[in-house]
Amino acid sequence: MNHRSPTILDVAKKADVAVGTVSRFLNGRNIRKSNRDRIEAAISELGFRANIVARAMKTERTKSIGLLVPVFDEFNSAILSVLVDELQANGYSLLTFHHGHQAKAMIEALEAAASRRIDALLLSATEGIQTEVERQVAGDLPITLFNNDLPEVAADRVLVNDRAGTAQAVRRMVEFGHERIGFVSGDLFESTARNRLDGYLDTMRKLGLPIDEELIWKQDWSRSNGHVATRAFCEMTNPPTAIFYSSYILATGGLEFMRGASLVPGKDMHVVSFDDPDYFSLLTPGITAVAQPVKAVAQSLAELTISRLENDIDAPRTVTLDCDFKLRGSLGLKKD
Amino acid sequence: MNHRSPTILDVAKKADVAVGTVSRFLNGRNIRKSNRDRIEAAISELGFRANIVARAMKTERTKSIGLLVPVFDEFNSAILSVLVDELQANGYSLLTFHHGHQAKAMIEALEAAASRRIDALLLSATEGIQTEVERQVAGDLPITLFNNDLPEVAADRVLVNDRAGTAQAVRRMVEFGHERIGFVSGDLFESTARNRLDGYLDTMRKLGLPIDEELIWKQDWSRSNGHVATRAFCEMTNPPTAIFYSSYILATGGLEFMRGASLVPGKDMHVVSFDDPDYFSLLTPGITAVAQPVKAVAQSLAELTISRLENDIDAPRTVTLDCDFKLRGSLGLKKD
DNA sequence: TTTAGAAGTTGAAACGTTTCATTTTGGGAG
DNA sequence: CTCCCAAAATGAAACGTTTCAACTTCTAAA
Repeated sequence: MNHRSPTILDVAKKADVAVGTVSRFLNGRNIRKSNRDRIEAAISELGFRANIVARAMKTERTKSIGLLVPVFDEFNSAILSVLVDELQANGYSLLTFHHGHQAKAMIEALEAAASRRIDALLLSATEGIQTEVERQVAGDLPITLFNNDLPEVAADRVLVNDRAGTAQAVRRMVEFGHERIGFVSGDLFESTARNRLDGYLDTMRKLGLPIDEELIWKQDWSRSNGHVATRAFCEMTNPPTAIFYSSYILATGGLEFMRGASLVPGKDMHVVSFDDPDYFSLLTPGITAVAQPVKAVAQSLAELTISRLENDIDAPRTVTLDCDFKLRGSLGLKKD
Repeated sequence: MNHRSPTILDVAKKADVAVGTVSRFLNGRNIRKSNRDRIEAAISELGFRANIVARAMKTERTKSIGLLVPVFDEFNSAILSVLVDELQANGYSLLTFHHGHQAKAMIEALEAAASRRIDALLLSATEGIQTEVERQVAGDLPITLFNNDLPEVAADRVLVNDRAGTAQAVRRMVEFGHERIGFVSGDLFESTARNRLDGYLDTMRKLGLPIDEELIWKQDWSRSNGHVATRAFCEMTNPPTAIFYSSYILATGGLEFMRGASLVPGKDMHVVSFDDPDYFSLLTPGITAVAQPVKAVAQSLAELTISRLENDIDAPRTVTLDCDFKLRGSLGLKKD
């Protein structure tokens, strides 16, 4: 209960050296052997632990990195986990924020993060806050964007090849005999949603299939939207034979509707989803999905950000990662 | 690009007052109207934003709180979300750490968290690190335990009534005609696992049912363990008619096995799980579960911790919350 | 108009590091 | 045994706040 924890000064006194020397030691620079020994002894005797806050004030680096995402869903939580490890290994800690897709909350969170004097920010945002992000970047906060791109922002990026991932899925759906394919989009303010839609449109065109505007449902990312869209599709006089969902949340809403309506995926309606949460493989049948390389995304985020911080890099870099197609029962057996 | 951001001193100069006055203003104390106006003008003109790090160094409060959990699964992510909001609303930020149930990682994370000079730590741990936790508490770090209790540690606690929750589930299972009930436990080093097991044993005894040691599977919390346990139970010559899983991870492993063996929950084997992740209600049939009050847990965590920090409370407090039983198809229809 | 007390202001000191110009040390070459 | 030089040590200044004792200004009662 000895109040006032020991400082570098106490250590210096006890080891009979100058504070500067202790500081050198703490920062791993060369020290005369005799001094090193005495300092080490003093440190363990006093139970000294360098005050990170004081250090941060002097060096202007807090060694903490912010993570701002819409919600901590399965996808972002997985990213969070990997990130914490990678950052910890490099002496950084992670501060978490979320914005629930709302511009106001996003700006507030951005403010809060910046005023914490974080060294960098990992950001999954929407275009609604483009200007605020630009302000922060200009204010010298390194930002690494992921999931959604914000055009024209000078930042590093870790993106997933949404377009190609969707294209591949659509191609497979067509191979399975589907021509009328419903598409449930996320919020088209987000590049992610736009790219997935483009992947669908491109592929349909390339394969010479007609594009029916009625089969393209454009709303937000919510589960209820997935639910409603699916109902609408299923109740059409000429319904699609398969539906592609732009995210697992949307697909979850869709499955919810089908379950309530006693429709069996892979039989009454064929289903493919972007994102591959754990539970897709537990459903009967399993849900066919475009799996994002979650771990690689998180690792790239850490790598890009840390290398920028430590090596004083200037040019913005972009990492693009490919998705993996997981064929499961919800796409059914190939129609001959 | 104006390097060196403005300080309180710049504001003071521009507003022609003393730094102390600006500080008073920033901390919401009374200020002469004329001064307030000039200070406000200066602040917005300069784009001044108080340096949280310098403040933290002086006040010895970082206004940041650590969260250390085993993994960021659906349960802990939900807690994280609510926490971030509650804390943010009170001016605190959240630093995240995880330990993967491993003592070594746990101690390292605890170290890392403490050396960040967090104001408090929210901790879901195992008894393996009891002494390390005691050391930190003695070192004056307020800790709020949740999920698992560590006996004898002087800390606040937010617990869930595991025993009663399990007891109720078992009672319901018996009402549904089950007498041979398999029990898949988590790691018995954790109070959570012990309490759930006790809830089962108590209830069986109270209802005058025999306890068959063969039906109690004691291992760790892993999904593979749930898988293996379920296989073992199903392959017994006299198998149980229902299985209770001590967590959704274990249940997930069990469902995985059943799916592979083409066993239908609620028909070939009846299933109840502690924890109620989103997807339980999407499966066919839905999985019957003991739902923890996730949101209330997170809110209590925030409330207890903040009130301790702001009001200088001494006696440790415990909040205990009740669970909710969600009856779904996996327990099947009542027999006869 | 005076005056006491409350309310507000002032500015130097302190928080615990790192930095850096200066000084000291030690070891090898001559 | 000197001398020189690189390596290491020194300690004061600085980082941007808050705090607090001393001082000034305001308000309202006499």
